[in-house]
Amino acid sequence: MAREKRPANGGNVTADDVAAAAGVSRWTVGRAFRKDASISSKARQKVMMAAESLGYVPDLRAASLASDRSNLVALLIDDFANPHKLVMMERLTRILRRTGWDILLVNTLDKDDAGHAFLNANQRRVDAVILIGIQFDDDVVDAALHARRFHKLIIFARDSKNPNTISIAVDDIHAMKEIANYVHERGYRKPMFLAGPRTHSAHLLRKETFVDYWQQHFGAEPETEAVVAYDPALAAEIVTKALVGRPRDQMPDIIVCENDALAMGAIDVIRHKLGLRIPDDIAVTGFDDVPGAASPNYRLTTYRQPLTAMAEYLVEVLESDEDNNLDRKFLGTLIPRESA
Amino acid sequence: MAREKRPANGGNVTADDVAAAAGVSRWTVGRAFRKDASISSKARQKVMMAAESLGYVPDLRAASLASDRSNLVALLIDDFANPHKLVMMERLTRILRRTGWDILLVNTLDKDDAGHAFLNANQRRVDAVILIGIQFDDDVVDAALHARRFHKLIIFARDSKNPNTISIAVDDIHAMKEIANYVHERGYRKPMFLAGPRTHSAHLLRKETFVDYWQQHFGAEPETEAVVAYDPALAAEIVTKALVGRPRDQMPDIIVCENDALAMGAIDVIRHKLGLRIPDDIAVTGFDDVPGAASPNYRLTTYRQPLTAMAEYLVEVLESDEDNNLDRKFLGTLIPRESA
DNA sequence: CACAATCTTGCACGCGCGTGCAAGAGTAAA
DNA sequence: TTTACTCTTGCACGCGCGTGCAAGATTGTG
Repeated sequence: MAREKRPANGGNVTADDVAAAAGVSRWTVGRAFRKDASISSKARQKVMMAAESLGYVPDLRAASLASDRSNLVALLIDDFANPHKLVMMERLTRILRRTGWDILLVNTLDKDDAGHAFLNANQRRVDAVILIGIQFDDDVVDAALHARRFHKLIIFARDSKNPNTISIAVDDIHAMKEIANYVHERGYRKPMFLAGPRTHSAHLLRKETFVDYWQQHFGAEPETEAVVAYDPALAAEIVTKALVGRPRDQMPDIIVCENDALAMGAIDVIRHKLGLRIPDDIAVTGFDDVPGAASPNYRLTTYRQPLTAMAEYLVEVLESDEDNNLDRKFLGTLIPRESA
Repeated sequence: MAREKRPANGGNVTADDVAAAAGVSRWTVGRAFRKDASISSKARQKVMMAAESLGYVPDLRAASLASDRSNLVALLIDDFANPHKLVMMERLTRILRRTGWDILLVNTLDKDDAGHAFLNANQRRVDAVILIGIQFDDDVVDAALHARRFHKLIIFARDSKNPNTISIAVDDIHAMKEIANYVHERGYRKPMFLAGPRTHSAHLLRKETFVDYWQQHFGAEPETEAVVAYDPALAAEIVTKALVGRPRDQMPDIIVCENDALAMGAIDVIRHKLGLRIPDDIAVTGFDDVPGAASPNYRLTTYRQPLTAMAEYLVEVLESDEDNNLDRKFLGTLIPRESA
């Protein structure tokens, strides 16, 4: 266990040092670290031992510079109020790491600053940009596509109509029909839909699907409300405004929420502001199955997205040479609990 | 608005191209993009206009390679169950970005894989590594420090006794004394402390402080329980196991929790499993003031860390040339609500 | 107007590694 | 053993930019 036998070139071990120690050329060292390379097993072994003892680690900056592939993706997020984002991050970071991709985390909460986010991604020469936010409107996406140096713009867990974009998402239409049927089967007749913010390029189809489907199959058009962000506190406000003081016979019997964050805000209000019981007086459904949806406090009937499968497909997309028709929809699972 | 007037060298605009277009040398282009550089304002203006029209963006990989500063930090996290992490991420990403630092997000949930996380950081030649996880024990930190190529190992929002580490955290001792006094003043006499996991190198002093302080000032030693992760669901289990079936007169009158995640799990159980009222039967305090702590459902009395100040100090640390005595403690704020 | 001090600009060299090709080593068939 | 392959290895060149220095341009002072 020799310690600190770094060469004299400034404390940084390079492939040259390893090559010298292993008695091969620098290029053979490089090959030893690439899994596709053609190299004899003895050579690789010699290299690896030398590398180990010198503490050599390939410099990905230089590799990227020389090869024009960075194995880096930028993850742009503008929604830190929804705990589901944490779940998505966990899944994405784990699966991308496992397949050799690193993640640059970029906060785009400041909407006017989205340009800087892409600039950032460009400067690091990421191979792809992944959007898991919500406020990316057309302007932003267009600007991104115009100025981009990266190869792919992926919208994760959200639908996108922009043809230059790759959308990996749950099938909202299928999901909402399933929820609508469930709601109707359980005997609810006066649903209110609580929606999140609207954008053009990256969209959830949940509200439209639910409203249209309900009307076509079960009669009247459901009442709807919208929240400007997926924030339980904001959802609570909207629900309060909509329901406080309303006569009992005009109350909805269920609130169908675009996601769990909104649903949890709604439940809090129904219980603590309106003093009503869930689901007896008003039922609630969500979407995402966040941790916490299962807590005894919420017992939320919700819909789980297959995040692992989606993330794995994302890797496929990253590694694909195709350029179009990469969009994909996944089927999730309805999780019935006691809230509806 | 000329479109796509990229030069013929492969679609990539370099400083050379801009130099040619602006009628200056490549180095002047470089200077125009560095704020400390000495350059005439006319030259900078010429360069900037040329850069704009060509769509030039400096390549940070090359810059990093040449300068040996990457302006990149790795953010290692192994706790995705606690929504407070989302708040920390938001604050860190925003403030670091504003000061020119990019963030490599690394998931170290798989504990045996922490080595890979550092390898990762090394390969990208990050300038510093920031830990916001919890399970980093001595072995991991030591391994990191041994193999490291980065300059600084920062433990954020957590205390560290390792001298090779920089800890930026709230003053747990001060905080817990404040909480203990508050709890006592409000008339509670039989506190139970609900703690999170223990590690050696990165530690919270909350349990020790509370227990010792309570015993010294107010008499008996408080009962304690521990949870293996900051996960509300796990906290709920532990509290259930500890309290279900216990005679009423042996119940604690308050549960002081190491953080909000645990506190929220406790509240859920107290209300829905034990059927007791909060705070009348059992009160609860938390720590962090996560979004959701203020919801009508929890109304959690808690303690807010000054995350913005901490993140801003983190930037100072990153830009400092000092090597030691960079640790710093911050004072937070007790947020009294209705849960205690 | 001359000279020095200051500001601004240009350049050789190197950062560490990948690409594509050509030479060398090893192996199988004749 | 020879010939024709295949496998393995070495190398010139370039990726895009920063560092440190020296030459040139500019300004101020007497």
